[in-house]
Amino acid sequence: MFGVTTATPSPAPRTRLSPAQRRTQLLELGVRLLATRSLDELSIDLLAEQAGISRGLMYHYFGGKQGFYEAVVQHAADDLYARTAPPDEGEPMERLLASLAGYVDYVVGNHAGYRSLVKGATAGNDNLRAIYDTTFAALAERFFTSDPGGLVIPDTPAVRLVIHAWQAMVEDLVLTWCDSPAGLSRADLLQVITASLPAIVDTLPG
Amino acid sequence: MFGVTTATPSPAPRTRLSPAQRRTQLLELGVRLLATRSLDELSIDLLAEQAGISRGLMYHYFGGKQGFYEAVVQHAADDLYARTAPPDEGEPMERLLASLAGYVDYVVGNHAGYRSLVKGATAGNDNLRAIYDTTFAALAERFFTSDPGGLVIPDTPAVRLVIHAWQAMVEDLVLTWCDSPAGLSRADLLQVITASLPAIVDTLPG
DNA sequence: ACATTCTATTGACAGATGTTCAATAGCGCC
DNA sequence: GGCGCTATTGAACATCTGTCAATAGAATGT
Repeated sequence: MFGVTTATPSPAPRTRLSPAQRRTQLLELGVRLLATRSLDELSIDLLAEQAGISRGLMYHYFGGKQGFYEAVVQHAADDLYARTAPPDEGEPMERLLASLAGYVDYVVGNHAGYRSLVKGATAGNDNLRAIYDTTFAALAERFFTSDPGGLVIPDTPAVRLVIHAWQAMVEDLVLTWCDSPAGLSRADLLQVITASLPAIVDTLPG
Repeated sequence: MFGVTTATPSPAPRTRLSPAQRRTQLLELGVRLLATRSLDELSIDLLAEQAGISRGLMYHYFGGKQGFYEAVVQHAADDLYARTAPPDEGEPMERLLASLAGYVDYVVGNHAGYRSLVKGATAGNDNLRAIYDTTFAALAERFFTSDPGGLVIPDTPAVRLVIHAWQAMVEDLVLTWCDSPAGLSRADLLQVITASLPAIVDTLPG
């Protein structure tokens, strides 16, 4: 009243959530904010302000900026893994193709966030790289376990090395395609992705 | 004397170098330090201490931490490009293979630094990504200009997209191979690299 | 209804790090 | 041997991360 309550929109009505609610709220906010910023371009101040909480609460939940970033990356990685789960039914090869299509659609639908988090994770500390490596290893595992013994792809160190490289290629391919499709349709893209895997494996000596 | 000149090894005898000398000294020191650290793990304090200069001089030469990092990445990129230059003589295909072998050897010989700077650059701001993109585009250009009209690889947007992805694959392949060769020799690695390029291009529709 | 307990949340403080700039001092030149 | 140019410094400043004892919302029991 009396015109002294200045432009401050809301005097911060302290809202008290359950730890799980607060945690997911902050993680999802983090995914959104980090889609257009790198980690060191995101200050705890901005994050806390956007979340409507104090800086201290961030440290209570995640221990620090680094811990927060790791939690965000892990959160997004789990999301990616779940959303690209192969369907329960169908031929083994069909299920793999469906999973790959799911991956493409996921990346295309979130290319800004996906690019930012993946690049940030691979450039980060040991924990971050471990999250990235584990997730990509889990995705690759589908090629070996989805059809035990029935796949044409043998499980050897050299093949695993090549599949890792193929995954890096697919990641780059989809992200670059988002920026400039180069006249290729989504079906064309999937065609290149699926056909290149055996093509690359075949280049191995022996 | 008199036991008061404490443990300080050298009271910093101010050495005055030419701007070019100082700049390259700092850049090479940066390449070395950043091979085992990420940018935000490297403080200006440490950098200045290792270089034997004051913090202020860093800002005089590079304007700030970010500018320094960009200069280091550009320096390393120029080095990479020069060291992988194809030989002046020989068959076009031979020269490309020699260039690829040069790339492999360069990465193997500096995998720590190469990995750190590449990941840091791709995760960085627009300037850093521009340096990375420009360098990789220049490397790719060799495939189109080294033998004008004589190569079996046509120059279309789709082909450029796929070659970009192939470059990402090669980068991952070599770096992963450094960590665990998976029973493959250097010759095997080069075999996979060279054979995979046409194999991938052939997966394009049409 | 009220008091009590539990804990999610805060705000002020301490420490570290990036950044600026006027002052300093090494080196070539006359 | 003095002078001027400029490479270099060091201290002050600004911003940000991280810490912790104090605070307050909500459930529980009486």
